[in-house]
Amino acid sequence: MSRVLVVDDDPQLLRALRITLRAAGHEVVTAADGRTALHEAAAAHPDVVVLDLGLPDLDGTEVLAGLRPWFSGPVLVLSARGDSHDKVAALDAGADDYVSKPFDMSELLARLRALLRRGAPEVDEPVVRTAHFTVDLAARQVTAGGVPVRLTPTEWALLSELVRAPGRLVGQRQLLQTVWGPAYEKETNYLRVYLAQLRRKLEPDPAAPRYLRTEPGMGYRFTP
Amino acid sequence: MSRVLVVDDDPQLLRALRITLRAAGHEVVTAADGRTALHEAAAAHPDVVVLDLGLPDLDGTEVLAGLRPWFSGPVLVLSARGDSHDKVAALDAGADDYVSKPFDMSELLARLRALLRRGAPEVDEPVVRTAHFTVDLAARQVTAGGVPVRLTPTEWALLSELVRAPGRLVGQRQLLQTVWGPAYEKETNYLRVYLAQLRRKLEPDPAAPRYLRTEPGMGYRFTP
DNA sequence: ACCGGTCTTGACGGGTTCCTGACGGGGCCG
DNA sequence: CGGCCCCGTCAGGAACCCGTCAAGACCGGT
Repeated sequence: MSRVLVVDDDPQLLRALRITLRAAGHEVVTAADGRTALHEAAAAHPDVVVLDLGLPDLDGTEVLAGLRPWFSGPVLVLSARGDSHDKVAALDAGADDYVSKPFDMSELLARLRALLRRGAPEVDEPVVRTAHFTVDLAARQVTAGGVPVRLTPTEWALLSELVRAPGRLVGQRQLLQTVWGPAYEKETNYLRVYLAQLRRKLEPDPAAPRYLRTEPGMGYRFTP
Repeated sequence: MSRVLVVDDDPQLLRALRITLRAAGHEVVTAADGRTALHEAAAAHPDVVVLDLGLPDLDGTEVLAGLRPWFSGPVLVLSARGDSHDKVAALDAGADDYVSKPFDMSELLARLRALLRRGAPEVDEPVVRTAHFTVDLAARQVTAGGVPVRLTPTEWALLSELVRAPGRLVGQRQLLQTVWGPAYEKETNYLRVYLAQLRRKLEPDPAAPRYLRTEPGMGYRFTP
């Protein structure tokens, strides 16, 4: 039916979840720490992620932050802490639901059903190609002419935001907000500087942009 | 920002929710029983519904059942009962989230943010075609004969306002207000200048407008 | 402490867009 | 027939936006 990635460091709970989810007709992939969670998410392309916040290596919110830039499906967060402050933080970090331990298994399944029902109609094609370069959203890698291109974190954030909406215009306010934060809405300088760098690295002729076009006064557009 | 329909029979809680939601930047519509809830939902077109299960006239699940066939936005259910059986029933009846009373207000707001972030799937067909040009509202792009047409921000704002109401007359006051702001209600000059530019870019014969027609003394009309 | 890479910030020239006023034509009404 | 209102057109200057460059701040690793 659908593929679920379960991330938890408790082997017993992991086992219980695996059995229950499989009985409910799901395909199950598991990870016991944050690093493998991110790796598995990129490799297995799950439809939904169940994420425990208490992991041995990374903080759960870090996993969430690593997931969100490219993973568009729902994320259900599990946590031993029922503090409402934690809930708000996790939800605002990109989680779609938050369940406190101990939880009722049938409720968890119902919440997963509710999340999957809203099913992402978005085709999860995490790799975008043009005649001159390729962007792999999941692997966070860009290649031009077969050669990998080095991008700084900011450059990547900007490019992925544009590439995720192929052909659509992305307003400068939206770009500034998602890449730098809501406080930088007016700093259109940044866009000019970083768009120039991206064009220098990706465009065949940076002076005459073909893929990263600018719409004066409105924003930028990636056209494949 | 977005419109929230709150359904609850407790006037005190209703008041608290109205104040808090409005402070968070939402537009709030309220209903105290199931019948008016269904009526308001149809009339006000809310983006999200907060629904208390304990209503005087109808059972909350009945309201949910009456809502779901046509309302595609998210529904967050409130309930005094924290029983997991109730939760499963409500979620499987079409609810997107379930919060037990008493609840923490900041958590409720965060859950609403999470639901709204998933954005309502736009049922509207955001692309308008004529024999000579095409307007894609979502991508913010206009093409004439397959070739993209460059529009300035003001031109686009004006065109999209007209195209959003195909065949209907749009008053000059409304155009001036939404494009330039409420202070420019009398500057009908602007409309003349920019309509001329749009016609020059889109009409096959700008001197004899076929799509962007003017209704003397009233406003303009886009006829596909 | 040094150093390389990255991010911020400021300034400048060239091009575009916006606003504004003026002019002429056409329809409506007295 | 004449006056008035409304609309379309044009052009010029001011304001704005973009691309570019370069220097300083910041940060992490050595």
